Amino acid sequence: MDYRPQALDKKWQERWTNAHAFDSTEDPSRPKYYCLEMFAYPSGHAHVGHVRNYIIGDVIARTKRMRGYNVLHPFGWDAFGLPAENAAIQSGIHPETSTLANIAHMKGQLQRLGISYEWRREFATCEPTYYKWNQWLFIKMFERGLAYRRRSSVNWCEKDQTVLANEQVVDGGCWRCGTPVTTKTLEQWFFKITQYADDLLKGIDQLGQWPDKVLTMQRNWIGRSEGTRVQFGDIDVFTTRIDTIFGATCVFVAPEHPLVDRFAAESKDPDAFRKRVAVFRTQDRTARLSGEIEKDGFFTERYVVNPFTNEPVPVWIANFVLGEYGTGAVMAVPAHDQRDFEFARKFGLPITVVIHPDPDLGAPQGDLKEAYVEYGRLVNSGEFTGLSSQEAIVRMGQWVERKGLGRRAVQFRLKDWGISRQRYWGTPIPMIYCEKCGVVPVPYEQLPVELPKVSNFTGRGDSPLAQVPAFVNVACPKCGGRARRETDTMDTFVDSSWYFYRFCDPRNDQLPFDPAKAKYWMPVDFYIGGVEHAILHLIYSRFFARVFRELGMVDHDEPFTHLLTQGMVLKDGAVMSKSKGNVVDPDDMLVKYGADALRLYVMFVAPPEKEVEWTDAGLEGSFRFLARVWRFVDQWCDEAKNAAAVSAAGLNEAERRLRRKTHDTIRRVTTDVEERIHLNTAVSALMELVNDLYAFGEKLQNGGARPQGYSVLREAVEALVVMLSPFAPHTAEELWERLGHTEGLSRVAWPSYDEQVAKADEIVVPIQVNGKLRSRLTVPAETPESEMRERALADPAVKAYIAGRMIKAVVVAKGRLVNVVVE
RNA sequence: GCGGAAGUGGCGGAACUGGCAGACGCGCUAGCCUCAGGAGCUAGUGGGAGCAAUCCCAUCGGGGUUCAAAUCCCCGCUUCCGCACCA
Repeated sequence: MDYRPQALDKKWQERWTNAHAFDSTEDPSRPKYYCLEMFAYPSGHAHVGHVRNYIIGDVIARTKRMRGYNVLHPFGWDAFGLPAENAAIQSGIHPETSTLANIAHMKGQLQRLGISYEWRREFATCEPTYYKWNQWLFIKMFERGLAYRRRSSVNWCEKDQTVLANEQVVDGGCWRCGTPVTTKTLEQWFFKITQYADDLLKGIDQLGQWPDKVLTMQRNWIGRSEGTRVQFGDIDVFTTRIDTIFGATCVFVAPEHPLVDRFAAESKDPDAFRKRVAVFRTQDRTARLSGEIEKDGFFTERYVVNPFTNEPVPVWIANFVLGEYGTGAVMAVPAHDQRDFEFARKFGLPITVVIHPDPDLGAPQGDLKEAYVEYGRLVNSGEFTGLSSQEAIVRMGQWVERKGLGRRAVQFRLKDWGISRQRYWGTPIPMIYCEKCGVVPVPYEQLPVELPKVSNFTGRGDSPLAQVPAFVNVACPKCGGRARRETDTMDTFVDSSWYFYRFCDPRNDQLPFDPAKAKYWMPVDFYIGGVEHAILHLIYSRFFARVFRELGMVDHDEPFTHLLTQGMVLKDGAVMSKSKGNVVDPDDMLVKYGADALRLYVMFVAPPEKEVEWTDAGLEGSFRFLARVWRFVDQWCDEAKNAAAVSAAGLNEAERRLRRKTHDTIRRVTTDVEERIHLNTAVSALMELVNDLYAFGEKLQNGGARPQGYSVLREAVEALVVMLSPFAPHTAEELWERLGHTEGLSRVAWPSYDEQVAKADEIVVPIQVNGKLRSRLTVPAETPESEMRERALADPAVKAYIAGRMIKAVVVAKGRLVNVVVE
């Protein structure tokens, strides 16, 4: 019977659905396992790069089920977002219509791949029953001061006509479309993620099963730095190098600094001053990032006193000082900071050396070529002269605090998360502005604030919701007077920051989720997704976990225990994308090879976290392997079905060998899938077993058949089919049935292995002379070291090499190798 | 500039705590089977020398540690990724 996978796919997918094979409920008697792939943005069609993620998760989920875990493996849709709305502007098709159609198509794709999702937990974030809880959370956060509104200069994308979070600005452009980002001032809602900056940083230490790369990226993003805040007159300066303060010959403030307006007003020519500031302010992010912008600045006509030297120093406005970081003002130490050095050179500011690499040399002579930025020993620094930088940082910090001139401080690069979006296709922010009462949250019992049906998408800069009077005009919940609703929607990253909690209890209409259910299922044990979410999604989710903890709804710190960032699938050396026209649609592959060959190939081609190049030839190879397994079982299933259970006694050499291979394969596949997550080598181990099975089958045919042999064969084939099932579930189920089993594979226990059987009783030990392989010795596995040594020295090949030379040492690595060291 | 990861046959990749480099697959070669094969089976396949047994060389380059290095350390090169005037 030929291997025809297409019919099997259909048959087993229907059976799984009818049997509710992947449904789960809380069951305290069993260990739980929450396996989650990042839910999908319904862009239209999933290509093989997208589905790699889901296949990896499915292999893990299916294995864990057979290993006895109560597995939660849900899926859903990150359904709000710009592309649907942008498409609506062009095509006139309402975002809801296109989104739901896309979801339907992609769901079908995943089902055709046989991913073992518990579809009854499915939801899309654009459903009012989901985004209601975004609003609920927003109000809870508002009540705790974690959501607040302020006028702020925001990143603005001209093309998408919306605000972007700092995290969404990539290389000075919009993360989505690449349009250079400009700035704009608007009233915006923010989430106070900075309140947890330290906690988010400390939590990283708990994330032992996350890739180092992601942890480093998060650490850098949070960007904690310890330093000192010092008053230079009325200007508050932040520095990490207070040890250089005697060399601070100037103070630089950012063009955005709050004191700048006063400086302008008090200057000789306020208009000219303001004009120059305006030039810097409009040198926006993009200009700053588009390579080396010339350092520029001007003198404010002001002086402040350096608290250490008591000397007046000039205050300059400098375009390279960032308004949003630290205090927006820095002390300039040209001798010990390269930027300050360049600036000082350009404008002729004094350069005073206060740190020296070698204290015995005294102050350096002549012109400096560049700033000396390393730590060293202090010179020309009053009572602190002679201290090391490290000592000075501590002592001078204490001095400043004692004198009341400042304090030691910690700064973070992380900024609060601006969540207002002037777009339609998102969660309405549940706030009302009353002329009398001010900002009033929508009462909980009125949630959700439903997104009204808008049919006209212009893409103009004002919020689309502002064009719907029935939505905007509302009575104030407090006083009943005239009021208007907030017309911005939330950043869609809000939706994805807590969806994994909702999966624990997706139909709850009283709360976002039942804390008891979350306590059972959370944290997510295994989380899989693209590395592009290393910062945004994963840091926001960690923030929300802390918010839920604050609300008393969860008691863990970190929501994701083990994170795997899967590599992308390339075609012709490039990332698959519609615009490049190099996408491979899984459905095309299914028609030709069936779901299992595709699944197996994607798992086999490389370790999950590596990038891979798609090749049709590789897929064919996987198909051939499955057909090979199919033919073997087809040929031997009657013998296997009727064979007695295997017993160790009375096996011949070939039988013992196959049995050893079986148990060793179980050992390898189990650790490869469960511990090392090397799914590619797990597949190779199965391939090796199949190769051995063919060799064994040949022996059976050539007169070696006997009942013990069939028993060993049965053990091997059954183990093979079970272990193959996470990778190729449809084929495995069918073969399992043909082997005489009526119970579906999802209920079958993973095979266990016997160490003793897996271990070879005879081993081949390489014999080296001076580290070079010269011979091999076949010995019983437990041969003692002394005997190994003797036998190695007695080996004829070895003898030839050591003849006439003095033996310096014989190293025996037990069970592994012997190395004879000679002169 | 700072930080992270990686560099192994013609290709994808293996090598678990330092212990036989190249498992497994793709591709290629030969043979068998077949009316036929883009099916299947068997064997071979890092480079070089040799009829052969066998020997020499080989994990980006150069040093080092070790009985033993793809693996550990130092210097350098290359590639990919992240951050980027963060004071």
